[in-house]
Amino acid sequence: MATGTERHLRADAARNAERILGAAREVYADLGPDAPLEEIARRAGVGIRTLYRRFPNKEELVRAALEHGIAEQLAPAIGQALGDDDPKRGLVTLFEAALSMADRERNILAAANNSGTITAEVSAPLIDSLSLLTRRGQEAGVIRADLTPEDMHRVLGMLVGVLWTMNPGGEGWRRYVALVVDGLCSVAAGPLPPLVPFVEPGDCLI
Amino acid sequence: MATGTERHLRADAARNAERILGAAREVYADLGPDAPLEEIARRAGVGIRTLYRRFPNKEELVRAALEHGIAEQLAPAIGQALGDDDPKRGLVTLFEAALSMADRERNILAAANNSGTITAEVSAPLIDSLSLLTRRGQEAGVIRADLTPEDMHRVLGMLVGVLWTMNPGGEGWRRYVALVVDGLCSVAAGPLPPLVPFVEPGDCLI
DNA sequence: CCCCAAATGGCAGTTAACTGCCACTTGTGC
DNA sequence: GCACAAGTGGCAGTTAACTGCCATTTGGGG
Repeated sequence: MATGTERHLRADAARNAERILGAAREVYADLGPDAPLEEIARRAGVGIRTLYRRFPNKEELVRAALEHGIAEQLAPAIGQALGDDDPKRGLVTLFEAALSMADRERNILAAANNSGTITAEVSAPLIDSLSLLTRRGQEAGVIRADLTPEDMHRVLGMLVGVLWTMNPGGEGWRRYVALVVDGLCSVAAGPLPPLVPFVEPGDCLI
Repeated sequence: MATGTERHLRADAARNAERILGAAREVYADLGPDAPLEEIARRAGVGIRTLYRRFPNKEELVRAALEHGIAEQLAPAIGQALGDDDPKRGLVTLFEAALSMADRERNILAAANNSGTITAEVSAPLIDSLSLLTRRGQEAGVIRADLTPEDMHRVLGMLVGVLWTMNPGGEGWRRYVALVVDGLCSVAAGPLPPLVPFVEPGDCLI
């Protein structure tokens, strides 16, 4: 939930939002990524109209559902990664935790239009830790100095995309985490082409 | 078009299929990724039913439309890449041509459910060249020996995914091509985790 | 050049993502 | 403990992706 954005949601409304998120995770796990929103509303015990009032569209619901159960799932890995005295190993830990989680929640991810992009936008703590680990790695000289948090953000999104080429529950993605991290650690390589910022929310399309 | 699959399409039917593909590219370019299929049928001068008879669903249409105009757009770059005596530079050329093309056709790509995955499946010549360049690079010792064509295929898909975090028409993706290629070239790095095969068409979901 | 299989397109129907409208209920601040 | 704003849910309507049915047209092999 982007609770920060909404001011004072009435208690019952907040409870309903919680229920909807729980139902969403349940329904997507049970019925796959094409599960109808009506079913989610039904299981949450609310009307479809309430679901739409709380979450403007499917993509936002999915984003919220991800953020909902996932932040906690990731918390231990974040702790472990930040506690590691080898920054590169910490980075790999964090990427792997994120990918593993994304694979477990792949139905929810697949339900959004643009799974790769969405994942990257989810979970500020994840992104923050990623940034911190990157800075540490750079100070230790094991990560390329020209990488920014935004780069890591995008790299995570790219890695999530590779999940769609694999069966669920496997660990094939580890290979690509390793491959990409080796790129991130190529401190001797020449300078990278320029960084351009993320697309702004209102931009793009048409 | 997966012309190889269909046996003897009647002349007029084949002509219509061509028209539909042309109309699709036009319509997606004009109206964005949410353009209705009916509009495509209209511009092609066929009934919606005919469109669906030729292409079982939106995703197949999109895949075909991509393959349609794109193979030629890529042909020159493929030639240049294969002709380059520096295999790494050839590889970068090819990736960049593919990404540049994907960015130009981003509306069509975005119209499919799973743009990252689909791109990787499109255009056998592209994948073949990628494989060839990889082998050459490996023989020259500049590309990691443990990479397979399937890996390159997935890497391409990952790179396409990064487009969704950028405004169209930019060249920000060059940065990530360079970054990933540096990973591909980390010949001194430790061995990668195991490769697992692509998901089979019938697999996954639910 | 004729006949039949192949191809077509209109229409009605289904499902899902939304939206607006509106009467009804229910927290909560005063 | 009341009044009013906040929240709710049903219903009807829209748009788009499909599917089945079927009467009609047409290409091309014999």
